[in-house]
Amino acid sequence: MDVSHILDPLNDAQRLAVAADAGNLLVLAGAGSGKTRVLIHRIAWYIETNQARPNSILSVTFTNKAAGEMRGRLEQLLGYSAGAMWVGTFHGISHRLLRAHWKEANLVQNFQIMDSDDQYRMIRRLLRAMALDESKWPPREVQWFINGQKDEGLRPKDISSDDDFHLEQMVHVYRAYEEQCARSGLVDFAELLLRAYELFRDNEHLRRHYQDRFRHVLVDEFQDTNTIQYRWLKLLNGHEGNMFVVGDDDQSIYSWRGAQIENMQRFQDEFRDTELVRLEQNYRSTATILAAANALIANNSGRIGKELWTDGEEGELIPIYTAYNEQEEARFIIENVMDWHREGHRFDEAAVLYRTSAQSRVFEDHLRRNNVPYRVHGGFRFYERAEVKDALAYLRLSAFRSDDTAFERIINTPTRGIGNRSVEAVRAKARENNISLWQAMTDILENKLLTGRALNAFQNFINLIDSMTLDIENTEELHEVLDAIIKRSGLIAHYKKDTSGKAEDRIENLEELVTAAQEFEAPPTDDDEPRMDPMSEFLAHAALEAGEGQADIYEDSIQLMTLHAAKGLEYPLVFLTGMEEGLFPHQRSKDDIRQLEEERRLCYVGMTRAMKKLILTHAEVRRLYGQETYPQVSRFIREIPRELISSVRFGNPESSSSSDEYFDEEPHKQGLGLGQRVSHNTFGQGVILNLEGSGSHTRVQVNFEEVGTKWLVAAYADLQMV
DNA sequence: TCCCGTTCGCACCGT
DNA sequence: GCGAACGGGA
Repeated sequence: MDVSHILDPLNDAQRLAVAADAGNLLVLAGAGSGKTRVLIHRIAWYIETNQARPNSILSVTFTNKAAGEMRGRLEQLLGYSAGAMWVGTFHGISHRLLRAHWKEANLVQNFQIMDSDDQYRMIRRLLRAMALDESKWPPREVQWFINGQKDEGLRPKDISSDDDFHLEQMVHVYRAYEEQCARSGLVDFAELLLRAYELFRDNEHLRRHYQDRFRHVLVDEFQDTNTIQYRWLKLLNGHEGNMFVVGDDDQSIYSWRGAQIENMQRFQDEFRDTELVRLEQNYRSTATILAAANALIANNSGRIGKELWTDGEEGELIPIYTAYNEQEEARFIIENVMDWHREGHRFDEAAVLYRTSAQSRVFEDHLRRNNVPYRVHGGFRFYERAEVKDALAYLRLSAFRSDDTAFERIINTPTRGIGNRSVEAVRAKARENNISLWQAMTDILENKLLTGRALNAFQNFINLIDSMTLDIENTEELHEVLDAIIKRSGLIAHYKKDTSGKAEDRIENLEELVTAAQEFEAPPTDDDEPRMDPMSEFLAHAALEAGEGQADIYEDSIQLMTLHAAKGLEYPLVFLTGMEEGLFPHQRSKDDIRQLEEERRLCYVGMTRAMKKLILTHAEVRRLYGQETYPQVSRFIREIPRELISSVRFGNPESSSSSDEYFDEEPHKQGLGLGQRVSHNTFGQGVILNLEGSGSHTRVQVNFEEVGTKWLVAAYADLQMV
């Protein structure tokens, strides 16, 4: 078979990876080096050289977007549908396995998936039921703990608390949480992975079966795998497997959600005869941008090591803009993008990146005022919206009475006279008898354990849900079921009352949900897999794929996003904003070398998003949490070789001054000295306690007689010697 | 039940 | 400085 169309478009390193002999291969793929292309061509290579049949291939990614892109590009290259192949996310594939083997995994057949919000609510309810003080046991922390343990593969029985009371309590809640999940037939995200792992670990027959079947396993973004994902892959690999994993240790930015950068090294140590291929040729950025990024990341320790290069153009120097404050920073960026637009470029070629999502507000304000179209990535997703989750909760409860999370959500939404007292009685009954909330409610009704009014309200609720169940049984199409349920639920009338101006949006979203159900196509399955009913398929889809954030993605607009959200994307013009100590690197990462190195990787990710032009900005004064701060320039700016940057200062953007000021270690004291008595227009008189920074960045700490100690930027404070 | 005033705490956010 | 989240009161 002629495979030239697979190998010809590749460079030497890519070809080496794609056409490598079977075995375990680690592809160290730098930013912009064509890693997705390598993955796709590897699969095509397997198939077209008859080394593998589509159904022996498993390709794993982290996001639905990446999985979708992979499938799409693969079908384009192959020229036919890749249906028999398993291409999906870790969670999606785990879910598929658990659906097929629910019995072996000790699940109920119609188990439902909880998203993070559902999980949070369940934990909060649990803490209240256990009468634990929420200020000592914040639900967020408990949730963090439970997910962290699951990511590490630990069940409550695996955790020894060693007389640590706090830990002991945590484990206690963890255990109660597990029981609650089992009782309600619910599975959270981390549980999908852990269960799938345990399924292979404890069931030799199934493990063998899948080891035999998936002879070729490919993994994308390997540096983001957590402990349990790694162990799952290892089980699946068996003894002789062919693993093709692609990753970049320099782009590992998710340790805070369990990713183990060490897995890159472990893979080489623990998987047999692992070969390493480096993809270092970059097809995205200018040589200048790459040189800056290489220099920055070289400050990290323990890297596997690589250096990006390009045979493309040198490119422009990297401007560093010193803004007076964050307002002025926004003004500068917008002016630049307007100029760029006037030169004939599109707005959506420009991206504004920031460390924390709160920073977007200032940019949004300025953009709106200047009537420049923009899009903020991230934020609330479709299936996470309250009204959408309400509607789905009706569907869930109508189908599965044991779903306590759905019950809690809608028992009094819209309000139907079932107040907290009545619900509390139901919760107590459920706890007492170890039954579902629905069952508890029915018991209370039958035994007339509450006042007539409450019982009446219960009866109406039961009638409502029962009628919805009839809808499900008697209606062919899922979207018609949803439509009927939404109408019957009274949610539309309920949200019409919303006075905050969101009423229209909410009702639109409910309508959109019906459309989503109509357009939903169930994912492909194998012949030997039991097919779920369409409703369960749709509910799983809603939980696993939360959908897009903003609807108007087609308008040509400036792209605003956090650095994390920018990973994997590229733009001709990129602004890296807020390059200040305390913001980036973030305050909470500054004192820990591991966290600091992750911040540096984040900066590296940001810089390597830029194709043609990269501009860094920082402010001398920044309002943070309502407080004026005088941050120092980010160390990451100092880590870029000075010959690669040009500096621009607010006030005179035309005259690019020397870049030396960022590197000047010798402080210009401007006549200010320790112990010097000074006077300030607003704060009055005081004594200098401290000096920091250099040149125009000099900051002084002054102990004022009237207002106490303050840090000021000498250049703006206009201090007079006394 | 709902409204509103107070308080709290405040990266990153896929699945 | 702001938004979510809670608690008290009508």
